Amino acid sequence: MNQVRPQAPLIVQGDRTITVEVYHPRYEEIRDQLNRFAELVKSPEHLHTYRMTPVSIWNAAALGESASAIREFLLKESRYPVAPAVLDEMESWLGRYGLLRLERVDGTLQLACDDSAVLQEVLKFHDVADLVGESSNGPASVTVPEDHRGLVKQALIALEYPVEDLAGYREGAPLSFALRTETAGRAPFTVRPYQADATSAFHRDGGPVGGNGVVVLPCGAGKTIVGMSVMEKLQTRTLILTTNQVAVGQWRAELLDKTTLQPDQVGTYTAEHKTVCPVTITTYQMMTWRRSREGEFEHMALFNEHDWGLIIYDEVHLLPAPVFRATADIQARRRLGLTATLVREDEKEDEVFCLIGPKRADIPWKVLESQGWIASVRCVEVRVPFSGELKRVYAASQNRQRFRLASENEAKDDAVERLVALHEDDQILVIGQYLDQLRRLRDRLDVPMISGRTPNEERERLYKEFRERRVNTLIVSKVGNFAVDLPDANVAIQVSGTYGSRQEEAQRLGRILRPKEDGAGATFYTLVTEDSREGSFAQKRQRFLTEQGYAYEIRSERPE
DNA sequence: TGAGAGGGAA
DNA sequence: CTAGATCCCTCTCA
Repeated sequence: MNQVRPQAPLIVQGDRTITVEVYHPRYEEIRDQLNRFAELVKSPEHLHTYRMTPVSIWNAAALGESASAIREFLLKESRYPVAPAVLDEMESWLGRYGLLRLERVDGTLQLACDDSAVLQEVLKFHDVADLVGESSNGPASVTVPEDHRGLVKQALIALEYPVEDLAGYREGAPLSFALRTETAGRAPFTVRPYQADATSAFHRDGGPVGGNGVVVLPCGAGKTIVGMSVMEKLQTRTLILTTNQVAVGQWRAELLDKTTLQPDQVGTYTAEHKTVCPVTITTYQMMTWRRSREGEFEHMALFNEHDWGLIIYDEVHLLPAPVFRATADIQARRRLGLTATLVREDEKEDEVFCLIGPKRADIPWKVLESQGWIASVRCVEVRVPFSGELKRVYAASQNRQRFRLASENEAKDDAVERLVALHEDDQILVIGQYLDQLRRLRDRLDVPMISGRTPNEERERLYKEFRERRVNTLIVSKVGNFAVDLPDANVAIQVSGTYGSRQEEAQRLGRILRPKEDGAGATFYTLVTEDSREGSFAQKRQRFLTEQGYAYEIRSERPE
C-alpha cells in the first residue's frame, strides 16, 4: 500500500481534509461515500475538498458507520499513502461515540463507561464532576440527577465525548389517532417509502437507541409527513415548533387533512390565539419572547406543562440559543428535528447533535431525483461583467460596500431580461436580496413583486394568478426564504443573496423541485458579477448543493 | 372586539 | 459584513 496510484480519486491530507477530483470516472460514487462521514468545505471547479470533523464522524457513527469501513475506504481510494495519524484520529473520534452512555439502572439515571479509566478521566473536569453524583456500581458509573441529563451531555461534548443516551423517555399523555387511509373526495395520500424509512430510522423499534434525533430531507420531500408518521407511531401528545405563522397554519392544515385528528385536537399557540390542545403548534419566536433583555421567557413553560410525549423541531437548523437551553431540560421527552440543510453558519452543530440527537436519516437529493420524487434541476451560474462605470466605482470602494455594488450590478438586469424572454413558456421566480434592485427589475420587466411589505391578501392574490399561469414571472424578496406557501415554479433566477448562506441557496433551489407533470426538468440560474467579491460568496453558497451532487454550469454573459 | 401601526428582539 | 423579514407585545381607534 505504499506506492503512489495516479488513477486513485482521493488525496488524504494531514489536516484531515480529503480532496477529490470532480472529473474522476467514479466521482459520484466516491462523493456519496465521502458524504457519509465528511463535510464539503471547498468546491472550486475541478477539485473538491472535504473535511472530517468530530461531528461529521459522530453522525456517521450514529448511522452505523464503522471506523474500519472508513479506514479501508480511505486506504483503498487514496492516491498517496495516508498519514497514520489521520486514520488514528478518525478512529479515536468514532470510538468515542457511545463510549460514555447515559442509562437507567433500577430507575436511577447513570453515566456509565465500560472503561472506568475514561470515566475517571472526564470526571477530572469540574464542568462534568459538578453535575454528577456519586459512583454507584464501582468506578465504572456515576449517578446523574434527572435535571442534569442535558447539561451533562453538553459538558461532555465540549470535551469531545458524545454521550449515547439510552436512558429512555417519559411516555407522555396518550393520544390516539390514525393516518388517513380513505381518499374519498380528497387527493390520495400514502407515506412514501423513504418517509417510512426515515420514520423507522428515528423510531428504532421503540428501543432506547431511537426516539430522538434529526431527519434530513430535501426541500419538498415531505418533512411534515415524516413528522406525522412519527406522531402516529407514538400516539402521544405532541408539541410542534416551527419558524413562522404560515408554517404553523400549514402544519395544522396538513394534520387535519392527513390524519384522523379533529379540529379541536390541534391547536395553535401564537400571538393571535393561544389554544393548547393535545397537538399544539407554535413558533420559535413565541418560545423566545421576553419583556426585556433580562426578563423571563414567558411562554417557555409550554414545554413542560402538558405532558408532551414528543416535541418536533421543524427547520431544526434554525433553533435559537434559548430553545437549546430549554431543550437541555427536557431530555426525557422524545425529540424529532426536521431539516433540509443541517448546516449552521454559527458552530452549533454539536449542540444540535447532543440536545436534539444524532442524525438518524439523511436522504441525498440526487436519490430522490432519480426516483422521480423531486424534479431534476440544471444549475447555471451566469457571470455578468460590471456595467459601464461600475467597475471604477467598485475599485474605489470600501470592501464592505463592494459586495452590495457587485450584487446590484445593473448589467444583471439585461441578463434577467434575456433569461425571462428565453423562458416565456415557463413559470419563473426572480429572487433577490435588495429591494432597490428588485424594484428596478419590476419596473423594467413590468411584472409583480412581493416583499415583506406586501400585505397578505395581495400576496395570496398574486400567488393565485401565478398558479393559474395568468402571470408567468414573479419577483420575490427575502420573503421567498420564509414563505412556505410560495407557489411552485420551474425556473428560478437568483439575482442576489445573503453573503455565503448555504441554506438560502438550498431553499431557493427548493422552490423549483416539485416534479413537473411532463417529467421535464427545472432550471436554476444564479447571477454573479465577474471579478468581484460576489464570486467567492457564491462559491460558499453553492457548497451544500455541490455536496448533494449539483454541478453549476458556468456561462459568461458578454455585452452585445 | 378587532384591525392596524409602532417598537424591540434576534 | 448588511439589509430584510418576521415575530411578539402594546397602544390606539373605531
